Amino acid sequence: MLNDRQKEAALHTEGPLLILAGAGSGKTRVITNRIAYLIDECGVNPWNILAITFTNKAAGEMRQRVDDMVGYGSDSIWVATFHSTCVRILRRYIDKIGYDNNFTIYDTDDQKTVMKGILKRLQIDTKQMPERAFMSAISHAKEELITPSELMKDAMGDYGSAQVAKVYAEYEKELKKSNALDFDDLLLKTVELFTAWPDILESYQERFRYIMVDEYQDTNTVQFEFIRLLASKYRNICVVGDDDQSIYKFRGANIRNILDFEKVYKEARVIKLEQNYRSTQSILDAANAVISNNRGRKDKSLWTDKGDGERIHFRQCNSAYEEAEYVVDSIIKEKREGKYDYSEQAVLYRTNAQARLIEEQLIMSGIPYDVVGGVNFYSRREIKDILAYLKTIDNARDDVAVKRIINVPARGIGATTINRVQEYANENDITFYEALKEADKITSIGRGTGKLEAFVNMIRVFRSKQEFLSLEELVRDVLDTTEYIEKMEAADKEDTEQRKENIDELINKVVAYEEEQDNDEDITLSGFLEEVALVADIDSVSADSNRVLLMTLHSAKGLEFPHVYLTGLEEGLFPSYMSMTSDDPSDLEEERRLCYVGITRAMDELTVTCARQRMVRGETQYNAPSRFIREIPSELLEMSGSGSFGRKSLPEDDGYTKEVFVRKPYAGSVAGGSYSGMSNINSPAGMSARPSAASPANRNAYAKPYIASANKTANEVSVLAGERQNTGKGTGGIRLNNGFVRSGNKPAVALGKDIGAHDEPDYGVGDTVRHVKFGEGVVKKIEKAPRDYEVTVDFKGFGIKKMFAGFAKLKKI
DNA sequence: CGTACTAGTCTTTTT
DNA sequence: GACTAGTACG
Repeated sequence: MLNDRQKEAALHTEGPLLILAGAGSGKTRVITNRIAYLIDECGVNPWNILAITFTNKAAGEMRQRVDDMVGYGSDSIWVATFHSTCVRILRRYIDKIGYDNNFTIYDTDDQKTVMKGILKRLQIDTKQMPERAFMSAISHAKEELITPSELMKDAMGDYGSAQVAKVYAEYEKELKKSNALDFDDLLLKTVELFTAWPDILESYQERFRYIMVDEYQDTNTVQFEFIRLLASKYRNICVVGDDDQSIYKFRGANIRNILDFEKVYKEARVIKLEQNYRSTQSILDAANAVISNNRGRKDKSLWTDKGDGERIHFRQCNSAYEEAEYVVDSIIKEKREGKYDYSEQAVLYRTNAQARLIEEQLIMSGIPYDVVGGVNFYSRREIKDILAYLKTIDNARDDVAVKRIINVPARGIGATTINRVQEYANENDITFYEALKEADKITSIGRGTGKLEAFVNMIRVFRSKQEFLSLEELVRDVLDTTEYIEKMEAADKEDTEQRKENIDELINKVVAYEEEQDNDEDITLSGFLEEVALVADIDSVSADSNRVLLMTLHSAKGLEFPHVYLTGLEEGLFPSYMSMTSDDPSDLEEERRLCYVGITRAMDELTVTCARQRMVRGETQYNAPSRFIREIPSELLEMSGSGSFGRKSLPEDDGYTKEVFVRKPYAGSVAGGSYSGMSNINSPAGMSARPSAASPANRNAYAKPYIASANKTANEVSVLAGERQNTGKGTGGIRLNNGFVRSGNKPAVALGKDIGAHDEPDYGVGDTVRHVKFGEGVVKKIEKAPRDYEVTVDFKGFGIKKMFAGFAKLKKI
């Protein structure tokens, strides 16, 4: 059943329509109903409908629901992601703009390889400007439909920008030679194709008379343009989105696409869906309160008739380790009490790295879980190797693939030989593989020729076998012929087993792909490679196993769970340090939207946690609770009592969790002033960063989370929380530091690593030691901590400090 | 030519 | 802390 607003949206079929769909407002229901209505009531041919999403998962779900509802003819509706839609179009027509139709798709790694080669060739110093800077500049140019020559013009002689433009041009040339497209190209080349060949565009305009775009707030300029072109004839475009959930700016998403929709499509109808069917009122109130701190948004406010529900649980833990314990204990408790099953609980975090501690805790407790994302399956070495074979078989112009495997497994073709071949290829303006075929003509190689010929021959054989082998057989044949696994075993690395499992998994995926296709002609090597290139982490998540899900907030968009744990809500982590120090205040607003997304994933219960201390990239950070927590009205929050989950109670009463909220609220401006409210919070970070460290250029210096430098190399800057106590003037620091500092170290059990990673200190209780910063002091106590020793020292003039021996580098005198 | 080690970097988020 | 790219060695 649809509510009035939803109905209105579903029934508006002609002309542009913007559906502003708040989180959990049933937008998928609206879209599917709309499609059903178009087909069943308006007599629209399913063939004329296009529905675009961002992930395969979303596309799959939409397809499923449309199938359920429409029945006959639903499979001729085109439901796909932006990228796969473009690939399908390009596979058919890209030859019109000078590529082969069997082009390869380059992922980020491949791009990087190409980029490296170019920078080396152009002798650009990557210390000045690293390759990723070029890559992101080029990517953004492509997103904005800017060509290399336009970029050069825009540079107006500026050296750096001109350099980028030059590299961009080279990069384009290189990809074209390799008959490869990167992710951005998929969109860009389609738009180019449409622009260059109006008749092709028109055929698609005729086909897609009714267009729907989901998550419209995440579209970037090329995507906008792609849709605009397709829709410009019939103007039956329906976009669904929520400006408050725009979280992909870093990838070029332009929130103006949704905010200005009515300006571009003047006759557009706008419908707001504000009734939420997912969450309790408390959760919505919290979400509304947080997001209301953003400017530049379409005003809306979610409501529900579901009732208030429980308050939001909040817990400030002493360390990230305890945070993980707390969350996992709660998961166990919920399960034990029969409240929520594992699959009904999800742990969300800002950065992938945060998953590790939670994971370890789950392992120790024997709880089934899945981590979404992290290191992509397809970017593992053995997988990339095998895929490179397949790519080479499929498109030997793919230089990156050919070069990847020419000597993997090792067959005695070294760097010198490869360079010679490349030089030959450059001189004759042919691809690397073509040069290999002419190995006998490359005079400089000498004895290596035979090996190169053998390689080319091997590829040829694979290619001819491909005619009569299934994909699975082909992969197995590649493995057998190259003795890939045997050579890997011979090298006897500790991770051989894992890699073998990964290879098996790849074969499973090949088989699954073959089974997926309706008829055998659809099974192609390019098809498989393409599918592999366009998967997102979230795509493989299935709901049917009873496991706790761990994922980033970004991955969580579009999902819902009865109990959501929002972890790591700390200044410097979430909002991220980058966004806090950015010159552009909208970066912080994006973080806030991300927080909004996180809160609105929860259906019934929401637990929000933060830690006073955590390890980030080998450094111990002391972060204040996130401003986002303070933006939630305190009456919606429930502080959980300390140690309420039994076995690990805190060494000291956690009374100041509450203090966070009796302090004056966050008083600063988002735009970059100080936020003095912060400094009252009970954490060393809140006690303000060292004024001396505040460079005048950085007006946000006070906003920086204090990072205790545990960096082993820069040991003159010291290390510990102890240092913090002295520069701060509040009362919190000492307490925080008072004995219950637990580092983010992994528990040895979980990873099977040796506990005694650090040597025992060469000093003992009573000895006098020297610290780089505090000078001389007397050792009072030495305690064993996970993987280190915690040493208590009484320094002259600085008082008693606790520190980790491994970091503090105390010298006995 | 292949390897073992070291130094440096890092992503915050991903189709 | 973890990973990777680069270099020194055999």
